[in-house]
Amino acid sequence: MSKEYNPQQIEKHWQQKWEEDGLYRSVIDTSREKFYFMTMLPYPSGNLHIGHWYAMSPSDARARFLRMKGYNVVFPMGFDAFGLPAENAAIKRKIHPKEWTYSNIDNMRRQLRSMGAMIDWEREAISSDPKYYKWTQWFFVQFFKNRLAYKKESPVDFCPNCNTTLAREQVWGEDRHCERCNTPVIKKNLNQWFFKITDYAEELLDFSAIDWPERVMAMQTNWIGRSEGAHVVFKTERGDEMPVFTTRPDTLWGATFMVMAPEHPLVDALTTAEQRAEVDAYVDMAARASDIEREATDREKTGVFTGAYAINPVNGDRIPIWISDYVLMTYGSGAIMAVPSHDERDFEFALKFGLPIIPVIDRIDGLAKSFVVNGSVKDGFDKALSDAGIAADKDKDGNIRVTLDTAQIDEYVALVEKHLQSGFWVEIVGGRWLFIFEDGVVPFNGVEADQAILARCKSLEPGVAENRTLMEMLAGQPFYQEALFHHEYGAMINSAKFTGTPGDAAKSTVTEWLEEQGIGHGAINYRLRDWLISRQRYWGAPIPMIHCPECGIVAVPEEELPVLLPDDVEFMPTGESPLKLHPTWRHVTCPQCGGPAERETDTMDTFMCSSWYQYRYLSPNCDFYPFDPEEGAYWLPVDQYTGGIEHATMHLLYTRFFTKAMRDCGVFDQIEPADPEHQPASIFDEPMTRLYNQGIILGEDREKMSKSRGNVIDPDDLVSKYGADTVRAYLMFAFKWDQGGPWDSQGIQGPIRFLNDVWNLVTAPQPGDGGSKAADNDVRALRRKTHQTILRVTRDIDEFSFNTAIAALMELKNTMQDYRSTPVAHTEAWDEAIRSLLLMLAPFTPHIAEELWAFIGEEYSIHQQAWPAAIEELAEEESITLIVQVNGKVRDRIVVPANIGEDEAKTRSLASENVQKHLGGKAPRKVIVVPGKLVNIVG
RNA sequence: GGGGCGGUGGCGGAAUGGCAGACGCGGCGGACUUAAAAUCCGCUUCCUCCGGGAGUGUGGGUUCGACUCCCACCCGCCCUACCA
Repeated sequence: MSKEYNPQQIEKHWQQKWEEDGLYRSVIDTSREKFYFMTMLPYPSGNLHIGHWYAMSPSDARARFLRMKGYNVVFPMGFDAFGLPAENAAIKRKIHPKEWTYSNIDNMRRQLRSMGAMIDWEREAISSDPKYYKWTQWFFVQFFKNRLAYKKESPVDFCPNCNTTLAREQVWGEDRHCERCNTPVIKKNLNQWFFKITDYAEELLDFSAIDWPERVMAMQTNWIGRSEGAHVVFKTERGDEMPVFTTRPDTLWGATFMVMAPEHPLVDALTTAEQRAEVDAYVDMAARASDIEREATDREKTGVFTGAYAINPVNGDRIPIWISDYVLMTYGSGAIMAVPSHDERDFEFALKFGLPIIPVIDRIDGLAKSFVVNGSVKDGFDKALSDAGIAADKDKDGNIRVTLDTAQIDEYVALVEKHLQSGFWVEIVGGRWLFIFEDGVVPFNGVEADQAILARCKSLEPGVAENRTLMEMLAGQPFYQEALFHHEYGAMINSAKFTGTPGDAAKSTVTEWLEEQGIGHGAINYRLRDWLISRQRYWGAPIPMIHCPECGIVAVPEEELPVLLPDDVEFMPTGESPLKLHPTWRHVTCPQCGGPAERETDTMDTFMCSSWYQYRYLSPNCDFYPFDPEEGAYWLPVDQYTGGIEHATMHLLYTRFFTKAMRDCGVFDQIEPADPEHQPASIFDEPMTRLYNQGIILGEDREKMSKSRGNVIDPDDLVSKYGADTVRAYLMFAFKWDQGGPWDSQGIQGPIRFLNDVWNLVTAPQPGDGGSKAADNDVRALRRKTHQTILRVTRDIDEFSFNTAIAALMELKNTMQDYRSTPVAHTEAWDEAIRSLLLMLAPFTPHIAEELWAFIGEEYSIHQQAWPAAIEELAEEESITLIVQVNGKVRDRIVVPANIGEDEAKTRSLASENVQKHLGGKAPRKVIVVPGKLVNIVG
């Protein structure tokens, strides 16, 4: 062995040896408890970047730790090998996607090996292998047979320049442009394959069987977007049914118009001849507009009246039907009842287009306002107000601005009536809606009142002649701003017999009544859409379906799977799928009638491949089933999954759905749970029991790493410079794992020095005097530190706190360096410390640990040793520094035996000179003793 | 707008309600060296009249005692967004 620590040399050596010995081969062993540890598989882009290292090396450390703790751990790896970049490489550089992908995989395997992870390569799965995608296709067929896969026309992202549809992940940036040519994408209706993930919306909201981060569960919950409300059927005057979904059935009496999405199928039929030109122009405009234009929330509302009317089923009101792009065809029924008084978007729309806005829900805050125009009341009004205790002030023009409490309204009305000048009116808005005229008080309580009151106001005040609704008139007064609109759950008002229904009962009361009347029923709506599986792409798993002119859509028989991707294809610069252009591939005979038929040319979304890879890892060569049931019985489910948060609403949702769908298709029926006693019945409801998300490593400039910024850190460079162990140690030491942070090229010095120190500590001869006897105190102190460290490191790895675990090991090393030149270095305690240090280093820095383990003459391999056991008694402190506080401030520190009694601690603290000084001669009022920690004397 | 995460020295980060800043980087001083690197030793939150005082985004609260628990707010990052 050389004297210097040479990581390049020892790392290569041990990697080879481990591989030759099959050290990380994991096989079923029912005598041991299994642990399935999985980290998200990489896309074979060609290079392992620092983010992969950051994700994988701590996972590997924890997997190794569990292995040393006695678990039978499987830690597999694979490649998510289908996907667009391969195809782009083919178009740009004339390399076949297969060639590009597999040479990338070769390189990445080499890089993964350089990490020294405990990967069981015999379980490697590559999603673009026919032996893999045969089963991806098989799943598609199972889903099809179980009515979980269907084909329908749907609007998809489409690049008008490349003349092809784009997958969601191909649409880039804020402005939603095409990844390849930068053209903004548009929506286009195409016939596409979908999976019925929406059938599982409710079950996917239930996380009770899994221990996942709050954050991920929240994101999935929001993504699924469950809302409770009612399904209400409106009818057009012509008699068409126009169902709507609303979360606010209690506001039905305020529905003064309807709005349909421009793509709504009824638009054409409903549009009157008069409105035809305007409607057609608007529909065209909406179709051309990109999503980003349409969905910009801050954009002013646009819309067009169709000329048609619907009947509000609760009150028979005739209400106009409009179209506007703020209503989305993809959510609910694509049409809404608009309640402008209590929905912000409807409010904005109604104000702009002069549609009536009728309040039907009481304010919870009771806020009421009244703006009294200068000259509209007689002198003495302000005095009367202040006498009544009503808050009012005067603006610079002499107008009185009154803010009322609900309880004051009646009194206020009386005062106004008493003081009102002839030819004027005063209104109250918010808490109540009243217009006080000379001849009486008129409530603003419906569409008719709206127009009647407005007409009177116009006759009194020509300045409001332009206004189309009362609300428009009121909105012109800035003082009323926050009083006109609210969306709270207050009591119902202006709602016929339901007026007065309290807010907490309104929704359910109305819903029940709707059911009785047969015009609606309670309903739950989800934001989640079915999963679009189709990709008009070559480099993916072909969808195993056949279109027969006689039989319709027919699945490829299972025994004919896989449907192989043809190799001899030509890639068009437009990106159009080569499968469509292949001379022979798509022509087949129908498996049902034997007549001529055509293959589906769409391939599958790559998220499909990655939804079930945890099952394929179990037996990547299994040819009779997606996975060997025997392996499944032992290893499933995945006990720990690690990866990035960016997959929260995509991959992590898809794979949960997939497992549930597999269960319902009976895929797991073959499996006899290995241990029915200990495996819960729900093991096949969820794919991964526990999830942990690591953070992101930023560049040194604190920005996201990217080639264009030039701030990318290349792990290959680091490994050749410092060795894999150092890189692993640094990545685990420098950040909280779930937080991530900026790379610091100086910071890696810490782990470099640490590993060098460890190396020297073990290999260099101890300079200490072996002749004289070590002091018992020192020996006990070293053992104490050793066992304290074992306790800390064990707990820290358990909690994914890798940074503090390594800090603890550094402390142990520091302590050992202090004892190195003392006689302690020649004791059993020293050897124990060395062995413990190496064993605890093994998960983090597996190569140097193995090398030094061999150096001290221990048995190969360190990775097959048991995790060191801490002896609690040895870890206990003998003496402590007792903190003595006076009124919470530290006034003294006394070294005392750790087991000091309360009384003794109290006595010794009070004896302190400094304590007495700060007590200033007074007797303490109270003394708090925290055993083993501190004494707080309250003066 | 909604949801989530976070805010502690120059930096990364530690702290079962009990000494704030473990461990490390960087910096400063010293040793070794012709010199530099490496290495080793010491110091390193701020203010200070050297007694102490202040300090974990801000303001309150609970407590003998709060980075930690409660309330209100400010700032940053991430996700999501006309979802009826």
